[in-house]
Amino acid sequence: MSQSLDVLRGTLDLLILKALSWGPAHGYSVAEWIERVTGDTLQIEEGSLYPALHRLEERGLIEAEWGLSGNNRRAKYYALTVAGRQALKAESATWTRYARAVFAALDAPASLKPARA
Amino acid sequence: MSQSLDVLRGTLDLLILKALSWGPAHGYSVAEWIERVTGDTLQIEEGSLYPALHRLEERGLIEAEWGLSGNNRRAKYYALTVAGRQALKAESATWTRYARAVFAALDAPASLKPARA
DNA sequence: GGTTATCCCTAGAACTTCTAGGGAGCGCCC
DNA sequence: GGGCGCTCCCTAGAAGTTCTAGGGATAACC
Repeated sequence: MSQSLDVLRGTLDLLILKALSWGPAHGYSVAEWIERVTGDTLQIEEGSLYPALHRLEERGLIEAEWGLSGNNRRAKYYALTVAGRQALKAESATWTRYARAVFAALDAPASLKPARA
Repeated sequence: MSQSLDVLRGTLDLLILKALSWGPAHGYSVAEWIERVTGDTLQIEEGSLYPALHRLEERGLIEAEWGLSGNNRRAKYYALTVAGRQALKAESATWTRYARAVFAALDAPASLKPARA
């Protein structure tokens, strides 16, 4: 794993919420999921992942419960709260809007260039 | 103006480079351009803009020259260097790739959800 | 018994952006 | 000629996220 979300800060929380949208999952599997669905384009450091999970929990967007993973390991399962589901919806919309705005800027025609003035 | 790029960190440099891709422009007009082409979705604080310009200059991606604006004000005109033009191309490609990866994650079907294991 | 993979965690550095200021001059209007 | 708004530049410090670089423990496999 190496850095990659540095370029899109503030996106990790959103991706975590999305990963949990189908039901509880533990941190390690969330990271795996992100890497898998993005074709390894986005890679999550554990040093970024766990603090992010703790932040989300503290904000009341997810809830944790200790359990046992399929590999028979102690694992902390996180689940979306009601507020978390709302946040996913809201942040998803915000991100899409901002990302589209950046694309619009990158595709802007010369006719819209900054005023020479 | 209010915050908005907090959500897409690391994007400001890219947008500035893009703004200068048609020729020299001063800081204030770069910010105006970004807000205009994104339909006011992205708004740039001056406290973010000027440090970013100085960073880019220090990295050798842009060059500055004092001049006079169309409004007859003292203004610092920034121009892309050769390295800056390359950086624009590279960072633009990187951003596009990462943004597409996030969209892919947000659109991921349930069949790809994190392993319950 | 050693190795690999899974799973959790933290401290501190690095970096970008925002907040919250400050400053100066031009042009317009009364 | 005084005031006001807009243009244009800048900085210091706070806030926040991510990375680096560790540490730790156990299950499963050879």
